[in-house]
Amino acid sequence: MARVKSKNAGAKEGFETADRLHSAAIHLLRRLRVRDRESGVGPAQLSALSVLVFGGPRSLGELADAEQVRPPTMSRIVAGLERAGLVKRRKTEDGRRVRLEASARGTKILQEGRLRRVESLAKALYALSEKEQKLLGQLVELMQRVIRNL
Amino acid sequence: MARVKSKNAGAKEGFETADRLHSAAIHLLRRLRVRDRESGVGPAQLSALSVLVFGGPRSLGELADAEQVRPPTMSRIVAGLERAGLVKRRKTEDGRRVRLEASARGTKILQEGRLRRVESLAKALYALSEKEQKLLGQLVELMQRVIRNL
DNA sequence: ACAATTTAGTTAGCTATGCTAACTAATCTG
DNA sequence: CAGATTAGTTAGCATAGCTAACTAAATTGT
Repeated sequence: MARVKSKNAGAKEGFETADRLHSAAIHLLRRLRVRDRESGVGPAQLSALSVLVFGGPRSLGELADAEQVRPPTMSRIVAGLERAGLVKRRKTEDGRRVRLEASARGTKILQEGRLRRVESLAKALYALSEKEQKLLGQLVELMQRVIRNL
Repeated sequence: MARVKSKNAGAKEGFETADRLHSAAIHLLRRLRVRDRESGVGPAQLSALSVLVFGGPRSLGELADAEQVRPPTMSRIVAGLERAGLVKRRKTEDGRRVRLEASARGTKILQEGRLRRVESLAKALYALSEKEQKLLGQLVELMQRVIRNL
């Protein structure tokens, strides 16, 4: 039965799973947002900074793409990061483009912030059995694959 | 070995899992945000509305708690929802409290918006095997437990 | 009973983030 | 080298987050 109607059955289940995954992601981040604020750096700035720290230097447009944000938005986010001394702006051969890179202080701030944010999440994880933690690790990979399909 | 040093080993792994889960949640929502905008209702409004639709009527303070937001923030979110005719405000015995409930139109708009948002995610899910989809369902349950521990 | 306190929401004012439209400056193309 | 394209910025708008300070209602303590 399940096999015969697998497409429809899968669609309904898939939709429900998608819905719950979406909701869980929202609530997860909402909880972690509290720790985010301790850094004094806004969430969008923190996220953009992390692209530069972990993904290396790149142009403003590339950063905007990576962050799924419009250029003017990224322009302002970067302005804030520069003002805070967390990002440096360098010239390139192409006079229109800029090369953005995290400063030493930016890298430090980011890692501390990241630590704080993930800390509470990691603590919550320890309440799970070792087996469940392993399972969760595997399932995060699954989630990453789903995201790539988006 | 793993048993003997389970606390430290678990801590390191747990931290990495937490980090990846955090990152996955961010990227998941960033992708879905695009569909969110189609509804014409902001994400905070949509999220608050969904609490009223699926969780039933409640006071402004309760809604603020549910959404992990301060009362003034929720006050403005609700003002927007009222302006759009998606939420009704009723008096209660306690003259200080208000009873907020989704209007028929609010319920309709929410369900349509929710449909749109989850649609792309559900599509990405179908790329997974049936077995993996089941597994992902378990992930969400685990994730929900982790969130409750936060 | 009524003054003081507590509780629920709102208002005001700040910052950060998202957008589009319109601009400047640099590069590329025909 | 004139016109088109590309990279980024500026201006102006809306939403969403916060704290501080306010109003109004209910509760408490004497």
